[in-house]
Amino acid sequence: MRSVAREAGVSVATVSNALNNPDRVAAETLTRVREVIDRVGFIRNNAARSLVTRRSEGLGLIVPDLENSLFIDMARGAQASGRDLDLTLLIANSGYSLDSAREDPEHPDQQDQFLDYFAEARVRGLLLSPMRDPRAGMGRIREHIVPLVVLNWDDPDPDWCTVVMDNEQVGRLAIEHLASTGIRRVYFVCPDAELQPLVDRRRGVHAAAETLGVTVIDVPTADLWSLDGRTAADPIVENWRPDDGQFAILGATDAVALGVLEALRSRPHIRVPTDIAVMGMDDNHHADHSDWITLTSFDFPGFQMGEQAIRLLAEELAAPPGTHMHQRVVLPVEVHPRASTGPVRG
Amino acid sequence: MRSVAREAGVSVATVSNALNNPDRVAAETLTRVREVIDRVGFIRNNAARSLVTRRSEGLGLIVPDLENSLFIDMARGAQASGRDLDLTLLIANSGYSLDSAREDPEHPDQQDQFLDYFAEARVRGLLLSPMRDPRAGMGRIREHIVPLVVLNWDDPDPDWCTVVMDNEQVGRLAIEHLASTGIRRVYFVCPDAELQPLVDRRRGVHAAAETLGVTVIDVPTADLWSLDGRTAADPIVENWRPDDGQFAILGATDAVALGVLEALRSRPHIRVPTDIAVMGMDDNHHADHSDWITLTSFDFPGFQMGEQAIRLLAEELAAPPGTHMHQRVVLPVEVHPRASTGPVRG
DNA sequence: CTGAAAGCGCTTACAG
DNA sequence: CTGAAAGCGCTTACAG
Repeated sequence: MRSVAREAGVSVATVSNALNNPDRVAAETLTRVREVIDRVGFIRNNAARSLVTRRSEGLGLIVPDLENSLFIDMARGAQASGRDLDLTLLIANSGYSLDSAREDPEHPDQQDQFLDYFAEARVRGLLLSPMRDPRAGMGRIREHIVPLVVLNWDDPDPDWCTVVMDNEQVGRLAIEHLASTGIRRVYFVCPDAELQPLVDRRRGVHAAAETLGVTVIDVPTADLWSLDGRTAADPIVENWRPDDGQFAILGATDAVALGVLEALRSRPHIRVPTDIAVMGMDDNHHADHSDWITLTSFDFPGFQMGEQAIRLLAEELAAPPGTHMHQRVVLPVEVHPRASTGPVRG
Repeated sequence: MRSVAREAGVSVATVSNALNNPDRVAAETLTRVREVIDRVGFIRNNAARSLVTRRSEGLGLIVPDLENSLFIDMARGAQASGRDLDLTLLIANSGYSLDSAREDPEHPDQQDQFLDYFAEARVRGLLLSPMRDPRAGMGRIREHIVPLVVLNWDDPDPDWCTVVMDNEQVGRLAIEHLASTGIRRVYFVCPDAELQPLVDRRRGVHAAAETLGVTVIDVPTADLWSLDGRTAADPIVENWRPDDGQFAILGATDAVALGVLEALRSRPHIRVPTDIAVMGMDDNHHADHSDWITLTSFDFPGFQMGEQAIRLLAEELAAPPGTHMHQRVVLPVEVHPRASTGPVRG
């Protein structure tokens, strides 16, 4: 910047003004400065800039898993509606998995690392979608991360805005959909883990089953991938007999349900869905394509969650200090029927 | 930091050393400083830090489209193998689309905006996956972005490392797969756009068709989404007759092919794949699940592309100044057969 | 409209 | 082992 100033025959203050307050600079000075900037290829150093302005133009988004399209949709929604905020959306993948949670319960993901990073970078705001209680890693940084919007995680007493979908409804709607096709018996293949979304889905499943008189058999798995679904399904379908009557296998995630489908695919004497119907419980386009039968699951409001989160963040950004009230937005889900629970052609 | 120093009864230099060079600080001083840091919740300001160190701990990745799982896979591969680089991977979505390219040919995406951002942030390196010639927006920033690795884009004379897959091979393998099922006539539904991957696939399709004696009928579309596939397929299947003989409709992307499937789904008298086979040409898990028949397409090496890109970047980072030689890595693709081109159960 | 000066919060030789 | 001082590259009152 100093060399630009020298070259243009002005002071650095004037170069700075040409960049940030062009209206305070005489027209000819402005053109001269701009010409030099272009010619020498000057790129402002943002570290210096945000050191003095005490802010950056970055907006952080931390998602737990890029393999699940729910989180991709959040990112897309956030980006789409954040366009006019004039901030740069930086996406970070904390990479949560049950596996890593077992290996290293203290650090099951890189969430705290990214929280620190964004706090140190003094981003203008943060969108956080955690898979575990975010309070632990948040203590020190909370005051540097304002505003904060938490997605897909319900805190009993949050001091931030929240955008969630109703995972209990997911459980309820799954059972209602299966019951509506005449099914009265459901194997519920669900990891035996205390992840908040799973706990809620489980509760919804059992509540609806009670109401509708559907029998639910819990089949716990170690994790939430297709291998777990396959392992869980094998013993269930092993001794299947034509007079068993139709039943369903419900996977707590789409990946689990796809594993169930694999188990059935290798047993051509069992018809899907006539003998056994299969259903997943998320909206994960990114789970491997089934190579065989399309899977009934859900439409989740990931995109809208991203949009709403940006809306709340923009509101807090615009609110006069001390006036912002935290909000909690709950978005609805819908069943998306496909071939694995009924006929769908036409 | 000053208040930490005061509180601990030391100078700011000592606090800084406690953070960055703990071995230069006496053990008891260290514990005292750390205790204060924890107590007051001190978070270092990275802007100040990187202003003096002239570097940041950030690593940028710009992808053109979060809806395509190829780019998600790149990000996952980069993150997985970049873990031990001790950098923070920041993902940015430039949001390219043919649509926006038509609306505003000068700014079809936010690529230049993110390039500027990462240049101003002085990131330690950048991974860039462009959908259009990246040179335009790169002129000024090139010297600030070192190293740079470009993914999925072939420049004739790059001054950076390159990781690509062979899109011409994609075209060839598609035709070879269809021919191997006995098909001799292929409608090739492909946007009439000069996107580099499409140009290469087109070339491969025609080359293989010539070799194998397959007839290819080009069906240009406006864009590369399912709606375009549907629009293109309707007239083809409109007048279908049982004695037409088997043929295939090949979509330039999975989304296009899914649109073709929709057109066929509403015409139950046509059997898929017996009368008409359908195939897509990417590996896009994120295209909407087909609600009907699983789609034959490809396995793309997205994850490995991310891994290789990080490897090249790490090499350049580690190389003594002036010694690095840019490389070009080409990764292979594979056909992934599913129901839409043949029987797959079992 | 323009520029000299102070200062943002750190790190890094360097002297002690 | 510790601290005083300079300085990283900008922005922002403020004086002219």
